[in-house]
Amino acid sequence: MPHGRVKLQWIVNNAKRRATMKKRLPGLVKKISELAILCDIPACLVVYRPDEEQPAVWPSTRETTNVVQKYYDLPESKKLKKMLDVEGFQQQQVDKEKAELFNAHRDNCDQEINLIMKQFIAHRRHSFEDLTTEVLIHLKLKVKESLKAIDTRLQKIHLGGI
Amino acid sequence: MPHGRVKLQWIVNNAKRRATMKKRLPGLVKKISELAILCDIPACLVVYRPDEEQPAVWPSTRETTNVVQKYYDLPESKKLKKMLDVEGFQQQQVDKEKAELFNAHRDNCDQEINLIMKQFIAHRRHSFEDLTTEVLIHLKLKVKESLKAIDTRLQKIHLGGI
DNA sequence: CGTGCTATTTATAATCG
DNA sequence: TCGATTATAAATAGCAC
Repeated sequence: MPHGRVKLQWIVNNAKRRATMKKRLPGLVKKISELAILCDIPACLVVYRPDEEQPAVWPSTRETTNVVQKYYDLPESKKLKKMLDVEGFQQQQVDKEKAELFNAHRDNCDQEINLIMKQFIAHRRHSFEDLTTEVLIHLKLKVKESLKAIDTRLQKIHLGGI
Repeated sequence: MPHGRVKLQWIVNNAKRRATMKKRLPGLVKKISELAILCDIPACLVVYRPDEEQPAVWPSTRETTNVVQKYYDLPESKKLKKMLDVEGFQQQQVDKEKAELFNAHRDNCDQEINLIMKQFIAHRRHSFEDLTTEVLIHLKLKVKESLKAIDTRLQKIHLGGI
């Protein structure tokens, strides 16, 4: 880093830490947006800032939807290929605990399931042990909503009982 | 950028695009990890790479769990304050469609619910209309698992019927 | 506290082997 | 296609207000 070098550890001084956050966050957002644009890939970023209830999120909801939509615009042949391997996803769940940065299991499970569910359970797998009661109740409400929406969709294609 | 400057647009040349991804992704991961360490904040990154089924994810599952745990280590008084405002979260759901980068609604809804659910439904709210059958089936399985885990937890604290 | 400046460190596009 | 090198552009820590 410029001038003095900064050790890669928690900055104790409050003012300096806030300044660092303020300077680096825009840079980080710029980097991910550039990469996503240059290479046309789906990507997302969530950063919680001190004293801010809402995290910094990239990209916006609308942009994310557009990016994800691109997956469904793939030629059917490619989608079909992905559909053939169902067990890959199950296997990934079992191995999730072992998964570390960049040592990913290169199986053929569905990208979209992974994107949605990985982000959903990445933080707590299946325990929920440390959640407060309030969080649990609201979380349950929201999950049930999602389940209902999924069922509705499945019934439309005559697969409601699955 | 060094040598020639690159326009901020999709790199048509395949080799150059792959090279750019290969060079920039590690830099991006380094940036977010540095920010998270220097400022001790929860943050996560998901990047889909071409020809890779598994996205690059930071941080690892274990690290993420540790980071999220810090929220629950807050003094009870602060948690309690957050718990008082329940309607904030509902309101946010209604307004989600409008939410854009950094214009966040600064309400007092629970950080953890937001983190989990925002990432879960950010991409498709409640429609699920454009998901393939295969995705729906597996998604339902996983959502049911989560619901079961939540119920288990609620029953332990005598709130199973909620 | 925040804003702007500047000396440096980083990141990286192009190039080469 | 890939890694190593090099020349530049970007990012940013410390400082001055």
